[in-house]
Amino acid sequence: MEKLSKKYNHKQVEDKKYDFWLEGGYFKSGDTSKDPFSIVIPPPNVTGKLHLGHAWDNTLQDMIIRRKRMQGYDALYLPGMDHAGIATQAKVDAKLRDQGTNRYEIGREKFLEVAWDWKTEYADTIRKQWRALGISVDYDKERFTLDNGLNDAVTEVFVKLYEKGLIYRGDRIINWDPQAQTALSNIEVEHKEIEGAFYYFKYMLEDGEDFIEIATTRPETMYGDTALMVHPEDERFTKYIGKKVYIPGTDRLIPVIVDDYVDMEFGTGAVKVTPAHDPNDFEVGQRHNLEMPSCIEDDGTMSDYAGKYTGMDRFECRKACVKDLKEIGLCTKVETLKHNVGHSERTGVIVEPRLSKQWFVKMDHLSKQARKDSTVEFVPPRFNDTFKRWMEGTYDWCISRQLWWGHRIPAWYKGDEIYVGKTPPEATGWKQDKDVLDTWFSSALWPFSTLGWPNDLEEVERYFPNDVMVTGYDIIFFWVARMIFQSIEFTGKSPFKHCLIHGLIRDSDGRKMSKSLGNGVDPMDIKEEYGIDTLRYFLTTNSAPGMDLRFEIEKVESAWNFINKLWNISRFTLMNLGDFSYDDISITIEDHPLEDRYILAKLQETIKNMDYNYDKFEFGEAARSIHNFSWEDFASWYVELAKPALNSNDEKRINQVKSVLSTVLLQIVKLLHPFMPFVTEEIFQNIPHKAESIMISNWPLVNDSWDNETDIEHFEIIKDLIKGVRNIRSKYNVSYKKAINIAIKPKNSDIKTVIEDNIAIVKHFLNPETLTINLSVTPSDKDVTIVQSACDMYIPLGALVDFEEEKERLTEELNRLKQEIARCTGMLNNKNFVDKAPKEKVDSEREKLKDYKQQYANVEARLANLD
RNA sequence: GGAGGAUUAGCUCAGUUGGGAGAGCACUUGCCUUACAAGCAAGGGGUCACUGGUUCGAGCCCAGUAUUCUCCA
Repeated sequence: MEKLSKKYNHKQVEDKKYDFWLEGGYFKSGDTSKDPFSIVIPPPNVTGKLHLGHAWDNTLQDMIIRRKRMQGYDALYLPGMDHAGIATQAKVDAKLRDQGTNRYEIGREKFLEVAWDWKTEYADTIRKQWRALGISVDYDKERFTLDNGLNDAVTEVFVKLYEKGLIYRGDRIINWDPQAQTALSNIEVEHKEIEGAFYYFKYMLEDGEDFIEIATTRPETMYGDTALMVHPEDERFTKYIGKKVYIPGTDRLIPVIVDDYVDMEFGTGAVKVTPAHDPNDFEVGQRHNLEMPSCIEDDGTMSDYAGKYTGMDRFECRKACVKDLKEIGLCTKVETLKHNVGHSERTGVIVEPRLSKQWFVKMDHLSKQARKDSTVEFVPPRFNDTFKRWMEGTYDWCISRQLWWGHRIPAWYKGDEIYVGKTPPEATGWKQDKDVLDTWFSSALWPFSTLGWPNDLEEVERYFPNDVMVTGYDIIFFWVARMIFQSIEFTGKSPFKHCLIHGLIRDSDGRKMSKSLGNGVDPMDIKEEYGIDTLRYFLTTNSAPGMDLRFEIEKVESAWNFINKLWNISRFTLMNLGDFSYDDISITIEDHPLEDRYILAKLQETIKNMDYNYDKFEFGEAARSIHNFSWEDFASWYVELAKPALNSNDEKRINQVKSVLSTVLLQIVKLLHPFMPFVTEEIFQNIPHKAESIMISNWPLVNDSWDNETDIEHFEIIKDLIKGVRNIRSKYNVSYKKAINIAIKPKNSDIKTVIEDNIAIVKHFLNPETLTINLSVTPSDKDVTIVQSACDMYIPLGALVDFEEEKERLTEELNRLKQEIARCTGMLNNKNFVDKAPKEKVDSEREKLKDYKQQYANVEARLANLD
């Protein structure tokens, strides 16, 4: 702050602070004399850099942890990263492709070396970004989902679940991503509506000219058909049951079978059965003991079953066979159709349902247990229902992935034998499963595996369950739900007490930020231009929990404005403090004038309001409270009043003001520190303070002896009076510089005393030529009148006033008061209101009515004078 | 088809246990005021989507309708 630049310069302020904090060791956890409080970071993928969504997520975590640390907790904010199987492997594959090679060429071992190098490089990028964001993570505790300890946790969980029969290996229809060439779990499939078609085909009977017509959206799968199926009660087809039909264009015969599953009303009433490429057909195939040939290969090309189309891409084959069959009259009709088709959430390609041998987590027991035992409280609470409802309809979770980058499945095979264990079997001839586990399988263990589970339970006992998990609603199913059921199964506890859910960041048009749209915003660009405090304040104050956040540069600018304001009230304070130090601060509240008592009372109100909202994770509300206090109460009123005092010769008063200024400013920066750590540290270091860093200073506590409602009420009277006169000045274009005569007629002697005691404030803001305060002021006809609840005021403005205008103004005032009186009277005449509403409410309405009637009479009298 | 959001000032959004509708930006007017012109002071602007219900009293609670977004099938 040495240079005291008029405008806040984030580059000077933010520089070196993070190192200062690191050197101080303030991010470290482990002081066992304190109560623990823990948050684990949702591990970002090591595929690339962090985006605005991460910045939001991490800032929320950091805000929570910084406040708790200041409140005296042993705060652990545990950092870490996720190996992100498919995503990272895709990136590494692309890198190899650029180098003119591929993973098959270099082999698994070498591939993993390249992947680990990739991880090292990108972990570094991410750490730099954490640093830039200013998040106070304990780097000593950093974990990676593929590190040794987490590997042990994954193996432990796999083996235990296998032993309990909750993990099994089996042939099922899974979602196959032909581009990534791996299985996916059901929730990694996105259903999107696309333009497709219903294709009608004739399946000719083996004997004769008769045929059965079916409709399908996926003609290419007909080469995997092993039956046609009709409803047993569908009389149209009774005569065909048990007969055989040809797969169109081939000499392969399949039987006509019956099954209740067929919907007679849908399509032609007959359906083809492709057990290897459709989940429902697979079940039919099992019931009827059908063969289950795959007509599509891993890479999405047609298999030998497709005859002349073998080797052709599945969609090329679709076109080709439709064309060919149309020519020979076996494809009779094509109807366009909008329908939902599964796409890979990872690569975007259309997934192929495919019969495959994979590993699964059996979900019934785990989800039932999680629904019953979860104590996680979602914020906002509607997500409790989202979670529970999803847990009711779970499918078994396909956890094996045909990738190289990930946790190798701890299963070994020898012939038909399977061995599952933490270590390889000792005998020779066993071969380990080639596949790895779904990344989410390891992420699901994150809240406890990162703390040492299962090898070392000391920190698990201290920091688990975590206090808060902060994440977006988009991964409640992928991640949060899985953490909950795995935690409950393996630790007997829910993984965290609260789960704070935020939404997605959108661009200024409300569109999701995405690479393909190119509408993403790099948090580092915002940091460069406005500073990270600005970004943090913007991110944490512009939405309510669970809601999306629209990125608008105007909102970023307004965040910057606030920081600049904070900067300038600090400059003002500093310029006036001189060598005033922390030990010089002395406040004996009853000796201070009203403005001091007011600002200190408002400060207490603000602390209470902030704590209330912080604890509810309502950061926007908390911010509004401190924003208004800093800008309105402190900067616009108190600082203005401090000026005459500081310019006086009254040493005692000067010291009082310096004490109040430094006290209030110190509390303001503390209250704002979690939002904007850098600038608040800078200010803290420059104003009178005690702790070596604001990070480890004490969170403000309410001082009951300063918490005074009457002082606030009295100051409000003065404020209203000042605003009333300012309004008239503005209306009649009388500049502040021109002194005016003001006569004040207080409503009663108590109010008279309040005004008289604070006459200096009134004079400072109103620049009066003369100022009369008298219970029986008689205005002259030419005075402009201000009627307020506490007092009337009269200002002679002479020729400046257009009296027609003045009459109009007073008439409007009269009408307003008339309406108010009608409203109060209406309520008070309602017997039900008087009987049923709380007494305080009724009394206050009576009080208001009296007040309005008085004001009405006063305005009316003035109007009469003007006529 | 099922579930859940959203609908409040020109724009973007808050709104706590039900008790006189708020902010930021934009707009109008006047000010270079010894912290800040990215500022200060004053001001205008709302049928809280619609229809019913509960209540002495509804932006808020309940039911339905419309529009829109998201998730699930």
